[in-house]
Amino acid sequence: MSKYSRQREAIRDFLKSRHDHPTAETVYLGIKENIPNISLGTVYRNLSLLSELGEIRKLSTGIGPDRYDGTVAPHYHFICKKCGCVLDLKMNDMDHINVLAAQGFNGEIDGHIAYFYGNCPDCLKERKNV
Amino acid sequence: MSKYSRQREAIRDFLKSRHDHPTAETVYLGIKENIPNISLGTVYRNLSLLSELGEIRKLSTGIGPDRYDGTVAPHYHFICKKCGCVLDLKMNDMDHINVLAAQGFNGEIDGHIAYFYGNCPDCLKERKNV
DNA sequence: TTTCATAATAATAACTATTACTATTTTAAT
DNA sequence: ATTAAAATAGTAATAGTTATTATTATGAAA
Repeated sequence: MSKYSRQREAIRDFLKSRHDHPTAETVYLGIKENIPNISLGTVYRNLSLLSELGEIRKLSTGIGPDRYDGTVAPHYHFICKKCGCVLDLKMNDMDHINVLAAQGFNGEIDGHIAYFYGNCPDCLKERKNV
Repeated sequence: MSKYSRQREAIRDFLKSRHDHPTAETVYLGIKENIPNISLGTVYRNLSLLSELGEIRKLSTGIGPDRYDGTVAPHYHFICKKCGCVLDLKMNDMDHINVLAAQGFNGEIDGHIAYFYGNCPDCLKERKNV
C-alpha cells in the first residue's frame, strides 16, 4: 500500500544517523541540503507516517515543538528546564511502573512515557561561572 | 507585584473545583458563564501565571491541546489512546525513578513527568460490544 | 476619598506549529 | 509502454497560543 519515496528514505536515514532529537524544522533543513526542493509538508507527513509505523518516535516535551527520535529501542529522556535541550538517559527499563499504575485502575495500561526534568550538564557549568 | 483580579480568581476556582483536566478553551467557556466578556487571552495569561506560581499544573499530553490540572499534589495521569481522555491515577509517588535516572548522568534531575497510555475503562467496554 | 502608578483586562492582531488541498510527478505492477 | 495508486511540491488553511494596545481596575499614598 505504501510506495517507496526518496524523501521518506532520506528522513528515516537522517533520524537514524543522529542521536539528538531534532524538530520537524531541523529535519527539513537537514534534508534540504541533499533534496533542495523538499517541502515541509512532506517532512511532517512522513514523520507522522514513520511514527505510526513505529520506525521513529515522536516526543512531545511540553517545551517548544515536537521532536523526533530515530532510536525506537526503549529509553528515557531528560529535558533541560533552562535551555530546553533533550538528552538520552542511559537507564534501564521501568516496566514495573506500569504494574504500579494498573493497581486500582479499571482500564488497560500498555505503556508509559516519562520525561525527567532539571538542569543539563552545560547549564549547570554555566551557573557556577556566574 | 501581582494584583488581584476577578478573572484570575475565577480561573483558579474553576480548576480547583473539578477533578478533570480541562483545556484552556474549556476553562474559557466555563468562566464565560459568570464573566461573559472574559477574553481567551486573559485565560491563557492566567493559566501560564498560575502554572509558574505552582498553583496549578500544565499537562502536555502529546494528544491535542495542553490541559490544566487544579490538583498540584503529586499524582500521575492516564491518557486513553482511543478517545484522548485524561484520568487521574491513584498511585504512590515514584520518587525512586529520579535516582535511577540520575545514575550515570552528569546533570541535575529534580523531577519527572510520567504519562501512562492505554485504553480507558469506557473504551474497553465499547470494544467488547463491537 | 481623591490621586496616581502599576497591573490587568478585552479585543484584536500576529505568530508558530501543524495539517489539508490540489495539480503534478513518481512508483511499481501489469 | 500503460496505468492506477501513492507521493510530492507548493500553497492555503487551521489550531493553539502569544503579543500588542488602548482602556479599566487595583491598591498604596497623599
